[in-house]
Amino acid sequence: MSPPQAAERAPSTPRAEELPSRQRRKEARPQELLDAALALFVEKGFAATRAEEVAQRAGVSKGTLYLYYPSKEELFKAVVRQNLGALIAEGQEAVAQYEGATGDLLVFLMMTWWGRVGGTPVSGIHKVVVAEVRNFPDLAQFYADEVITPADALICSAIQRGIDRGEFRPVPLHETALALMAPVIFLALHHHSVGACPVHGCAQVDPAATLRVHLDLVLRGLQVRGAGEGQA
Amino acid sequence: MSPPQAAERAPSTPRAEELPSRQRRKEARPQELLDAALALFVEKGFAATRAEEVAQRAGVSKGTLYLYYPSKEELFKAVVRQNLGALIAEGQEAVAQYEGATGDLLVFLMMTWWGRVGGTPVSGIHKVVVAEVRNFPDLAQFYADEVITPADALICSAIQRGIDRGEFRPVPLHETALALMAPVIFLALHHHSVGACPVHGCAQVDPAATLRVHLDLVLRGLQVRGAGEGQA
Amino acid sequence: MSPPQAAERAPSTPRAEELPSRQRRKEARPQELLDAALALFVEKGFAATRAEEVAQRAGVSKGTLYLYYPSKEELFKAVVRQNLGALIAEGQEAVAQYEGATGDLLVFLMMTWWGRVGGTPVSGIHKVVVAEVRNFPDLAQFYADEVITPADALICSAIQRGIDRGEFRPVPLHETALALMAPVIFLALHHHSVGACPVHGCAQVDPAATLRVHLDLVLRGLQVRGAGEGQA
Amino acid sequence: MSPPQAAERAPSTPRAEELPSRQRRKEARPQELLDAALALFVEKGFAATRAEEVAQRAGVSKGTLYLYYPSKEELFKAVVRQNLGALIAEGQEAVAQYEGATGDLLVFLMMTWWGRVGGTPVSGIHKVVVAEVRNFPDLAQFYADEVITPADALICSAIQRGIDRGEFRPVPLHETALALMAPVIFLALHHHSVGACPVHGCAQVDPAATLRVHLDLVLRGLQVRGAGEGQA
DNA sequence: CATGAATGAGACTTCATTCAT
DNA sequence: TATGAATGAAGTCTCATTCAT
Repeated sequence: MSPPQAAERAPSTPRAEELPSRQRRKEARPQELLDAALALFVEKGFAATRAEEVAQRAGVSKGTLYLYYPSKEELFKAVVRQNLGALIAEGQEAVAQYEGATGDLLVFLMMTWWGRVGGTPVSGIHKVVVAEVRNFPDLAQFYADEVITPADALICSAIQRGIDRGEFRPVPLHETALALMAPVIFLALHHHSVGACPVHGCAQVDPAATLRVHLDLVLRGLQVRGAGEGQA
Repeated sequence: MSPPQAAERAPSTPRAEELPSRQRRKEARPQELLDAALALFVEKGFAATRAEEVAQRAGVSKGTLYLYYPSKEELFKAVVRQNLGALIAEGQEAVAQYEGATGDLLVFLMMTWWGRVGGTPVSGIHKVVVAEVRNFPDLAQFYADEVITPADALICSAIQRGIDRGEFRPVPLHETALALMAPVIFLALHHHSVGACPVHGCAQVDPAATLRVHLDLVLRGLQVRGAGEGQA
Repeated sequence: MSPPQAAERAPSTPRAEELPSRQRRKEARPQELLDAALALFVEKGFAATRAEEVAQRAGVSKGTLYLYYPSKEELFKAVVRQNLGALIAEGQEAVAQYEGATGDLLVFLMMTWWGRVGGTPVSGIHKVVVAEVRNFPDLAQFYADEVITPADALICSAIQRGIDRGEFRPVPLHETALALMAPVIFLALHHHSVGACPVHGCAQVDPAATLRVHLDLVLRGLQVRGAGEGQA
Repeated sequence: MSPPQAAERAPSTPRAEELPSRQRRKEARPQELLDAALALFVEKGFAATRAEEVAQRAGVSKGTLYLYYPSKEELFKAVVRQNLGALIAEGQEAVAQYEGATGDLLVFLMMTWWGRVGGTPVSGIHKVVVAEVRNFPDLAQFYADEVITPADALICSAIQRGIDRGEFRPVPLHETALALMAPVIFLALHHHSVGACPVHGCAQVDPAATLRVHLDLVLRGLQVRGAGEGQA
């Protein structure tokens, strides 16, 4: 509306020193698009997220989105793949290098995960996967390979370490791993669904406190001297 | 709700003497539509399920669906109400009348839930709610009021009973309830998402075994004499 | 909701002396349906009026309406025909039998028409015809034959009477008739459209006052000694 | 609004040198859509006109229409605004600047209106408003504010001018304005309803002649020296 | 490369009409 | 004869995707 800015809208006069070079922006595009898509898919789900919204949030036009991803479905899969791939790697070396008590290792893993991922949009990817795997069957295998199997292996190896070192009583590995992980995943899902809605008269969930109580319970339950054998 | 009608639920076994007169059909319609809607919402999600699909699966035309439910959203709410409303009430009765050890009560509640709901489409409602609740704000309040709050109260009352009777050590109620329920919810979510897809090379989840191990762990952790050291 | 009235709803127990006999009701049906349809067509227009509403207002079911009129279009035409047919007849004998001054005759005709028809739903038929003739071409001829032509003849004959008796100066008959009638029709249309809406800050139209002023103006304009010849 | 663009209004005469580039077309779209909508709304009414028809007549697809107007109702309001908004303003100017006899001013206003609007689709808006305003309550207010009130003010001010200058006898302003305008509106309504249908044996209405006679009558009726007797 | 105007398939919803009871 | 449950064509509006600029 005022004359000066007319020049800014013109696409042919970028000043060299302050605008990110065209090359830089181009390289950053895919990541920006994936980030925008992740946020929106987590918030609204796949179907309710419009392609144009993703583009807007990434600061590009609708057409540009389709320059990088040939369809909304492919964009969705790219989002899932990218975020799931990065998810597991973080924890794996921690187990390999850990020196202390196994109980502490588990506490460290869970707490670190919650702090680094649980409260962030990245954990929302679980919600999206849970909601949509059945509509995108090839994601199932991917999720199994990239998340379930390595996470299971990670936790199982930690539990095995505890048993081997005489810290834990012998327990079925997979089921115990599941019992350990379930509340973590649950908290992430809750955080991005009901937990994100303004609800009156419903006790808010405190993730850190819940994790602490959960670990306290389960670690006591893993102790070798835990007398009384539970009920079958 | 009362035993006799169990037979009516099976949609494929009309007895010869009761030809489906207009009147009979009208009475059965809501249930047939809710069943069809539940199955489809759980399989594909709310947004991806077309109203016409629901009608077709219930054996009626698109228009008939709208004779019974004024919109897809209201249909969804009716599904939630119908399937979860009665559920909580049953559990509350069970807790009130139970006579034995509290640990056994918890085992009973969990196992009954899995048998009655966990393996059925009803538990898939959790998946749908997790996926779509942020797009239906009033559903969030409804779900909090009708499901989360009473379920939490139910479990908390059972834990309190254990503490009062000296069976459990004192623990924070809500967090413990969450730690108890999380794996149950998690199993249901898994069952209706990744668990429903054919996946190779990934250990299948055995719900009953997992629940058993989970309860064993947690109940040991609740025991009064598990004095131990807690976590760092 | 209270027991006694259950009997009233039952269609099989009419008490002979107070309910209209089935025969009576059957005979009254078409008129009841036409009245209901007229009211609704005038209020909401043809397209926005639902067949079921008409039936409800007439106290019958949807199916019954179709027993008497094979389609909504035919119902509409019947409404127009019935109400237009009766409309003109009323005025015609008034002219034939009138004895007094012609100016008074015109005043009498207009005022009587407004009192008897203008303020009632019947005048709304004009609105409906104006709105829909182009979608129901065969009504155009009907309207021309049943309303325009006889109404024009009626007014023209009155004007001619005035000229013949030396009360009015010679004027073109048809155009003068139109100039006389237009405000009457206009008031009826207004009454059933904008005049029926709650509008703030817009002077309400007073039909009687407007008619009085209109007649005063036009009758002065018709006077033989009205000196000065107006502008062409 | 300014003379040069008059040539652009003709939709069928693109000059060879201005090929319809994307940009040019975008600029012309709103006008093309409004013209198409006006024609169809007047012909068939608001409810009976399908959004897709409007788009087709404007030479675009269904979706494009919704790019410019968010709903059929908003499209209708835009049609009313565009076509009637400027109209009143013109009349107000004409009254303010007029120098001659008030009777001539009224003749000028009416004749100009008929020439500029009465015989064109624009005057059909009255028909649509009369037919549908009760179904769109906010449109009623809009129409009252934008059309009825200013038009009434316009005519009243002209009559007042005549009274002030001793040309007219004192008359009630609003009622006289209505009596003046009613035949004009009536002619427009007729022109777009019965007048648009092929009818046999019914005297055709000659708008110009009718207006001339109407004005002649009323202006005589307004003259100060027509002392006469009024009506009983 | 990037844009955003344009498209048209498809979703939800309404309602005139039919027909078994 | 009267009912009202059922149907399905049709309408409004959305949005993923394309393509001229």
